[in-house]
Amino acid sequence: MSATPTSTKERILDVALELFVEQGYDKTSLRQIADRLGVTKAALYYHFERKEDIFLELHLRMHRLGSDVLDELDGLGPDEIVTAWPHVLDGFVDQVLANRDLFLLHQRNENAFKQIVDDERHRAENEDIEERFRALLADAAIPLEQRVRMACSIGAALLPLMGGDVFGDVDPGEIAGYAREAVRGLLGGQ
Amino acid sequence: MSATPTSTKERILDVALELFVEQGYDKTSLRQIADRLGVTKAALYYHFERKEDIFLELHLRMHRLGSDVLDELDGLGPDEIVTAWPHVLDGFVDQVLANRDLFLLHQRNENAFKQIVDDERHRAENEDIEERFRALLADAAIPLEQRVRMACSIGAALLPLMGGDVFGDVDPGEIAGYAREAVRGLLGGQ
DNA sequence: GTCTATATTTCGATAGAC
DNA sequence: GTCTATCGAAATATAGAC
Repeated sequence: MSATPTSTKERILDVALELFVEQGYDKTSLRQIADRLGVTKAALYYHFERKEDIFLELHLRMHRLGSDVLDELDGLGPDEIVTAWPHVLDGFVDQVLANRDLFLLHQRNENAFKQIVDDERHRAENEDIEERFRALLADAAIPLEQRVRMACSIGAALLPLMGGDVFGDVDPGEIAGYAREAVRGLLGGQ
Repeated sequence: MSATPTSTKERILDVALELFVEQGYDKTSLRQIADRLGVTKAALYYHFERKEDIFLELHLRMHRLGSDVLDELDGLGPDEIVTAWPHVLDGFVDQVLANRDLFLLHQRNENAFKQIVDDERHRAENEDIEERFRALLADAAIPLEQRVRMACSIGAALLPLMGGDVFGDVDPGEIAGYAREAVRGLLGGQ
């Protein structure tokens, strides 16, 4: 096992993710990131033009996760979406489990993300996942009751997995199992 | 109907709440608050010693709401808590509906709140609601499955009501109605 | 209670040597 | 690719007049 030769750029992103989750994007200075990494502030500017770009790069990681989930629903009709939803949610739980820090980053920095998404560069190239989610929940072809249930199921799946050690020292996988059951109860009971 | 003679302190809090929800606590400067209110920055310092204190005061408003909910469970045994939970959740939905801006404030500024809660003054006097919630979900006397369901139900109730106009131009009360049903499905199906 | 003016600090970002 | 040094902007907070 050779030491993983992670690129500096990657290491910056990892440290930034840590700090953004701990303290928030706004309260984290480039100096803190550089210090924890053992370099100087100026070095960061060789890899990223702006502080915002570090944040944006992390956002794109999450963006890719969300796209995978939503692609499953591409081209489906209203009824088929409702039918496929439980399976989609199950995949969603998997992704939250496997990428908890990324989801924490988003949950704890909602405002910072909102401002980045409303920005020039980003909006131009790729439409945002939140936008696609919105479109899904705004689709009048699906009965409102079903759409609200879909939204509820996301919240139900997300909250218990985001709390850290709220339930004491329990295996996250066990929590996820119970959460899946709960979500099935929510979606199953017509 | 006479114009409500709201005190300046109260008006500062209202304007601050607006801006903190729109832009986030960190990205909102005292200058912006003062401008929207039609006074100068220095005037704010007559009413609040620090910027943080404005935020703290808004946090306490929410704190009181949460305490009302949790007080219902005071002194109950594990089984009784589980039994009472659906009713608690129903009251919770009512409060979210009636105080959406306060809940939005918290949702969009999680990091800022975390730092304030970890602070001297605040921790000393009154234990935080989040702490009481944590204690509830960590209570080993309640089966883990039930506790996860409780957490899920909070997420399920919260998410659809926080999205703004995600569902199009629909009455929030109608959304809340469907959300209550969904939560019942989640909690009812053993 | 609100103002003008200013002190103080911190941060993002750049220039240029190595 | 990383460093030292510094600029310029913006923010919190204070002092003191009215």
